[in-house]
Amino acid sequence: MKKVTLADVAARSGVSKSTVSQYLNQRFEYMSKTTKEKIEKAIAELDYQPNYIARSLKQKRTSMIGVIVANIMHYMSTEISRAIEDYFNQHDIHAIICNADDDSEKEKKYIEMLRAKQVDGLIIFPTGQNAALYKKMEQENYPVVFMDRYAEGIHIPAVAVNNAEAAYEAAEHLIQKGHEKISIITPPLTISPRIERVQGFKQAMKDYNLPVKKLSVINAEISQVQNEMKRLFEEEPPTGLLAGNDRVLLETLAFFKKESISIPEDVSLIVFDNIPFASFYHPAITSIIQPSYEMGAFAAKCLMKLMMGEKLAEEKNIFTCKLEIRESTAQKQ
Amino acid sequence: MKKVTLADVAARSGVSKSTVSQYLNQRFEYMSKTTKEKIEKAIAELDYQPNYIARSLKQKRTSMIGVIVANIMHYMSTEISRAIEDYFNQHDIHAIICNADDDSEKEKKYIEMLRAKQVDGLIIFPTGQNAALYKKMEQENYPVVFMDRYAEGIHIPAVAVNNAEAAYEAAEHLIQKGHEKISIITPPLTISPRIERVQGFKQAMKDYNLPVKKLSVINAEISQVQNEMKRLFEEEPPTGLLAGNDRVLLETLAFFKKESISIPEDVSLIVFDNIPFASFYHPAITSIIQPSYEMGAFAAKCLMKLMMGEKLAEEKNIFTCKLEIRESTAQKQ
DNA sequence: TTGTATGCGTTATCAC
DNA sequence: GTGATAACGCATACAA
Repeated sequence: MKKVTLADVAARSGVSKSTVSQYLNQRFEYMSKTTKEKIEKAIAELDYQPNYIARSLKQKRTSMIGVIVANIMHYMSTEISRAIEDYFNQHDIHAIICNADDDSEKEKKYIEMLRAKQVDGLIIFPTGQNAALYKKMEQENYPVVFMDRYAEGIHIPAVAVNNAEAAYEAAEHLIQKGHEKISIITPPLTISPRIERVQGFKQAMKDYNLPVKKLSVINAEISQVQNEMKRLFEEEPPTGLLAGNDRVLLETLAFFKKESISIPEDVSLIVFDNIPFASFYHPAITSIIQPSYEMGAFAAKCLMKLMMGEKLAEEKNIFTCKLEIRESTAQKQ
Repeated sequence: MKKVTLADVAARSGVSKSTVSQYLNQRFEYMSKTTKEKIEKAIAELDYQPNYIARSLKQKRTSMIGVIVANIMHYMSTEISRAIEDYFNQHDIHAIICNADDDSEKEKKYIEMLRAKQVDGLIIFPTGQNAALYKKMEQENYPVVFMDRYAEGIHIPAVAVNNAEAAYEAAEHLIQKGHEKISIITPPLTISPRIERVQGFKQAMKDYNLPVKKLSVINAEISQVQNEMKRLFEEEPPTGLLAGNDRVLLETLAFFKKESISIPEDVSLIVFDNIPFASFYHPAITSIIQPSYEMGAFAAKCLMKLMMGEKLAEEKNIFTCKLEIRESTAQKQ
């Protein structure tokens, strides 16, 4: 049960610790065949496993990076995380995923914990609420990449999408189908993508001379979405709806089911984010698709460069969304 | 940019390293108020952050555990992982989630990597293909809990569900609705839950004197599911269908959509696993619901006990599934 | 080609 | 109450 260490291997094979260490680090060049074999034999017999913790302490690298996801319940987060993991796996680097649960306190806790664990870099979906911490990392030149969102005044490289344009395009699509009463529903406007989406929506309405009423833009906690929708459909029933993300969509569908509202007969529906079942749904749901996997892979590559001490060319890296028109948006009757 | 260490704090506050260490470990009992304050001041001024790697090396504990998920694409995996994370978070232990992608080589690599990183314990959804490794951990008395599956001949505590009974109940439900031509579709029978589900299904058919034909049990890779379904519906169209898990369900729904097969008019459908959109789908899909969160929490608690050196009472801990009847199963016309 | 000595940043043991 | 000093398991500069 006692752990076998490099010293044990050295003793067993009759060489010094340094030689064994050389062996472990694949530096066989200046090592006699016989010593190499002796070491191999000892390792096999003892079933020796190197202790990465000790190595990390010495090398000042852990070969671990941290990913702090805003909310793991979003499908997009999962996709991005997978891309990041895939990339770093290829480089024998472990990605530790943490879920901040949209809570800036948790975010702070995780940033501090991961740094205490000496991770070599961080990819963060920032809540935006921890400016001082972000600033500190920026000043220390610690490798960080922001994902999906920016934080004002912080010069940390970010990967995001063209939210405003995408929302504009979605609204335009509804307008061109003859809809005039359109609403957008998002969670509270605490982070940049949501703000940009609402902006894009408003701009489209304005450009097409449609009024943006009070109930045209609804921002509510997920738990309140159904209540807000109830009010919306009682007071100003829209014929077109933009769901600001996947969780809003679930609430919307639940609400529609309860109230027997049909898509697209009663309402045309578009959702932000790619959701696995959107294309199988009855009807298939028109979606604004973000290139999540590519974004994750790109962010990973950026972080890797930072960790190698390189500078990045761009501070903001914007990917383009695609409006995938399916069956949930139809010509207004 | 240079890292500030405990030694720096000691120098700055004019006390010894040991005293600072005491402070960090909250052992103020035998410490004068003034030294305490001096240390506090120095830590604040230097913005000192302890290095957990160094601490771990000394303490031989990392306060990290590993979770090796069979396939993160299953919604159930996500739920279980969350439960595990939640539990360990409360104990200031970090859970590192790894995705074995149903690949025993990856599983092996992750087990070895996590142990090299000195994690204090492991929760594994075993592929079953690494018997030697499992055996070794068992013999070393290393804290491990299996999730969702067993491995024959390995005496490692496991948390799972009553798959056979649940499948039996599901089949029975269809039979009682008048269905006689029923099929079950699962991925290849490489792991215990799938085998048990098929067994339960066959048993129900037998008990009700219904024939189990060749096409009644289909086992296929996810990518082949649609092809196999095509054959099934051409040769022996069933009126009742059991989808073995969430990914099979997605393929099924895609196939149905393509072939304009309606649920429940043409086929009654039941799916294993709880899937977020199942209840919103048109029609809402009858599901065999596993208590994922409870299972994850329970496994976490078991692992914690093992890590504290306690013995576990039970080797197999079986949770009970619940058949939630919704709109996708109807009386046969 | 191999060995010795030292240090990474902590904690633990024991003096004082 | 506080401070030397020795570990923890490994890597590395330098000797031999």
